[in-house]
Amino acid sequence: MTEGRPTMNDVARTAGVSLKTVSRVVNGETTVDPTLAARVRAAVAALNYRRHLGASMLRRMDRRTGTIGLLIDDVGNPFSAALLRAVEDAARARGVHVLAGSLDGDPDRERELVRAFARRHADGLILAPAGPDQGYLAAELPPDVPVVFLERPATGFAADAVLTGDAAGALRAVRHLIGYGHRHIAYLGDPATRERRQGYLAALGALGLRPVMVDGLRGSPAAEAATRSLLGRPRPPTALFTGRNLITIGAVRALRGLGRHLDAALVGFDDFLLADLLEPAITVVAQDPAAMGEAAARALFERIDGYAEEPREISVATTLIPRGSGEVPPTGS
Amino acid sequence: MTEGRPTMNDVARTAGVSLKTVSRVVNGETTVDPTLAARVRAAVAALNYRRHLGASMLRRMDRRTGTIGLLIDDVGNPFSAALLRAVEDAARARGVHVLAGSLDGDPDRERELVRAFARRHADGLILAPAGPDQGYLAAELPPDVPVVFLERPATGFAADAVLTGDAAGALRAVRHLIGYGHRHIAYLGDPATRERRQGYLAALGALGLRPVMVDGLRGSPAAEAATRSLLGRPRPPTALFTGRNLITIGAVRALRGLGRHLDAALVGFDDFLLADLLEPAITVVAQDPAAMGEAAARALFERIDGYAEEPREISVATTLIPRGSGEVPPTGS
DNA sequence: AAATAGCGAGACAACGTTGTCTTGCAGTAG
DNA sequence: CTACTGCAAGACAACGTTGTCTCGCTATTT
Repeated sequence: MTEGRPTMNDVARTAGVSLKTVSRVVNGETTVDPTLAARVRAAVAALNYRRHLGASMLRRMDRRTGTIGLLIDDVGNPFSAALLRAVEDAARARGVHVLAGSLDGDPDRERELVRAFARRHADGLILAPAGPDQGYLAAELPPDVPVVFLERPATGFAADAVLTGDAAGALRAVRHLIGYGHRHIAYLGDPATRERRQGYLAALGALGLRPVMVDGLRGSPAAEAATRSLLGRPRPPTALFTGRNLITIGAVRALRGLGRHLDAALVGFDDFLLADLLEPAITVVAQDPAAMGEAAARALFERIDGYAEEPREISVATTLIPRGSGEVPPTGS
Repeated sequence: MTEGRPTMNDVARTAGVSLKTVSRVVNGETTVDPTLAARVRAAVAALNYRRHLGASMLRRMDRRTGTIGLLIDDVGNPFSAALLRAVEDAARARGVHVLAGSLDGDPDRERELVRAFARRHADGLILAPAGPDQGYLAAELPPDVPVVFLERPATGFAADAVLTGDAAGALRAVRHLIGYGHRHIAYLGDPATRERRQGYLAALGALGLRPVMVDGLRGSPAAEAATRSLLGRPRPPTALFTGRNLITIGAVRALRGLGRHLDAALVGFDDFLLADLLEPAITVVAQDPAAMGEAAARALFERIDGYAEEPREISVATTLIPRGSGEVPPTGS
């Protein structure tokens, strides 16, 4: 009574029944006399009893916590946030909750969070890989905890993956620029947009054009500075292909600042809010984060439910949305 | 051996020591012979042992799960996403993880998630109230699980709150419009922006102006439709005050669509990405979500650490950022 | 009216771990 | 050479819950 927390025993004493009967009522078993069940429920309410999850988990056969882990680039980034929201909605339909973590492109953080979520008994993990190798998963994760990769393929560990055809989308974007006459197209990206760079290189390579690449751009300000520096060169590019939403926005700011927004072409990977209201409106390769998150969650739950076939690769197509910034012909020639 | 999961007993047998010694090594106690400790660690690695969190929690005195719950409007909304990110960063510094949930303004969902997170043994909760009354918290939450309210004050339950001076910020915004000559100012909001409406009404009331209000707008499209309808009235408002980022964006779209973006004034609550690059740039009352999330997390951790004084109210100031859309004089008079 | 079937409720052990107490051994002092 | 101190390691119970087994009661059937 004076102790910290009421137990089933306390409830049983108060209700005048056995401990086991309380357990039955709490677990919703039907084989309890309604009178007793009511007494038990009254006692539960009176003592404000809640069952101890740890003890319950300990004895129970089905080791499920009703929690999944989602490891993405940055929950504060609109694209990642949309993924999170889609995963949350899918999880909610199942009564499952979501532990979310931001990786910020840091492989150490990726591994650390995987370990932490595994320790917390997540029933499964959705992971947008940050590091170059996911081989550690075999050791870090109990064999019955499934993983689904998201956004980027993984190396060294076989599991379902929800991908968006990064290389193909980038190829299309750069071809689009080439189609408008551009021959001097620069790429701006970060470590996580490697696949998109491949598409860029493929498009240029087909015509033997010379690539101009700036990599490792973390965040808008870095992208803005890089864009300014690119356009300040003796023979500046006439078009830009940016590998991610925040980089695109940095480039937009730089073009504005330089007064070049109307004559330098720009196509960005990822759609973003208000892209259509800028002057010019920004042409993008749009991903569908809601569909991607939903697909990843669905695949994960199928695995949790026991689906055990070969790893699948689920592709969610990108769409090129021409809005103006990508349909500007090259200047000064 | 053939069973599902290795236990401390398995490790003990493999290492040739007692179960308790394994426990000591796993918990990092220093009173173990280095030779034995090494043997234990080798066995742990060999069996890929992980300790069972539930069993550990059961016996341990300190009932901490290293998890906090964050209940906000919508993790996909840029403002909420920034809050989440700030909370995550503060939690990370402590080795704590974040369970995030979106309420979508639904009081039932609020209560349901509070219960779910309490059952999951969150060490504390940060809650942006959706419902009109939080009295249920006393019954739903164990007495040693602290809550911090965020964004909006709560009713019926005393706890720390991190607020942003909604009414004051709105008052300032509307006064700003009045200062530019507007007398016919409309308000667009949703259930969660009630405080801001108070500020709007206070500013109008001081001059005896007639309020025009549209409430219950969920999402940008609804706000866009409402704005179109407002401006289609016989005597349309010359200025708009919008209560939240997505509503502001809806209003921007409507004004664009009507070709009225250059002559109708607009001030929005919440800053948003690219607001400064629109034509005209949007004048806003900016909150500081990073500071708010960080303050809420800090307050929560202080409570978790035992701070037990009176509930505090922490205020994070808003800033009025004039950018153009709010400095347009009224037309047609 | 007696026997049996059916079902609700309690007794008991077990889950995997940690707190407490005890044992055993080495080292030191008398 | 004995007695005592100090510390590392093991034995054991306990945490709060659920699975299994058993018991006893009521209702039904002959």
